Amino acid sequence: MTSAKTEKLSASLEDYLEAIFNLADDAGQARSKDIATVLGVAKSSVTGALQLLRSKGLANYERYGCVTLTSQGRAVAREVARKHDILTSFFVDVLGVEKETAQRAACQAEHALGAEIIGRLLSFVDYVAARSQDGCDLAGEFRLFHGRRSVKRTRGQVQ
Amino acid sequence: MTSAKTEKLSASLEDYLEAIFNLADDAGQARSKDIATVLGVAKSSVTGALQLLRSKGLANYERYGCVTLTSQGRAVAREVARKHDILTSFFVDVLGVEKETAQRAACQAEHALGAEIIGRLLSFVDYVAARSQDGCDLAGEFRLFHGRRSVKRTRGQVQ
DNA sequence: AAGTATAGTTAGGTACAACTAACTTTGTCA
DNA sequence: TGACAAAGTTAGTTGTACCTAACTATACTT
Repeated sequence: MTSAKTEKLSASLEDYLEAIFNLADDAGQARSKDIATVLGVAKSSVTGALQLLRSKGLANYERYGCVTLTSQGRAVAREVARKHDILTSFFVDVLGVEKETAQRAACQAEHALGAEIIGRLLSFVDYVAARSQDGCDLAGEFRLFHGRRSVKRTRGQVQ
Repeated sequence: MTSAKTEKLSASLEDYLEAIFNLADDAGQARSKDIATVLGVAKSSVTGALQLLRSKGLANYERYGCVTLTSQGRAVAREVARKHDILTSFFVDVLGVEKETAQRAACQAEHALGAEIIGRLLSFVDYVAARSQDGCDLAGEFRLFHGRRSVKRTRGQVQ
């Protein structure tokens, strides 16, 4: 509990944290330009966001310098990334959504769901995996179920 | 396809539409004051939103008059309400979340998830119900599964 | 019908999150 | 080492979504 202002970050700032976290992981460092590319925003938007993150004690950053996260920033980023992964797993491994689509949806939904629901979602993914170990393929069964009914619903429609 | 500007509404405007839709349903009409109460915003914010919705052809509204939705507005509102209901069902009936919590989460997530995932989520809720008919209570089993592991995880912790 | 309470609007302000254009700094390489 | 490209910043603008305070219109009540 260093000095954690738990003021709830905006979805946008959470995205910046997540991007910095992932870039540092993949590329070793987070450059402003790469953050802009990853998030699809202008470079100047990144500068603004970094100033904000610094002011909230979440990022270490100085003009023209490279960016790192503070331990608080890292904790928040890790949590966002965790939500992202759990959602993606659920969408892909349980609902059978295509990976690309799942990723995009997870990006949106990760900011909207709290610890309670995310925790249960993780449990659920694990539950489905455990049942699968026991020879009961819920995900596969569900795909059949969904396939049948969505064929019915869209048959002959323009869509 | 009347003249549908499919310009993707903001989460905020979707909330206004949903509130108007529900108020008209429950109370017979949507008064500005009630919209403000339901959404927890100031009356003046409602006025602004109504002007916007009117300009987008989604609400019929004139100064000091009462508000109705156009057929386009109703279609959008219905879709948002549908997402809300499907999410709530999933949270409550599958994940076993408390209703109040589920509602709040659904309000947030309904704006983040597209047709593909919502469709599958609906299927999934129906799948669980169908399995339950066949005597296989997946939701109940999952609750046990989740209960065991969350007891383990939080045992002895401050939380 | 007057007066007051309630409902609704307007005006003006704040914060956020993005943008473009113009500028500065940094890094590279011939 | 000096010029130039790439990276980063600043300034100024836009649009959204809120707010408060002050105003206006409507509705109720006697």
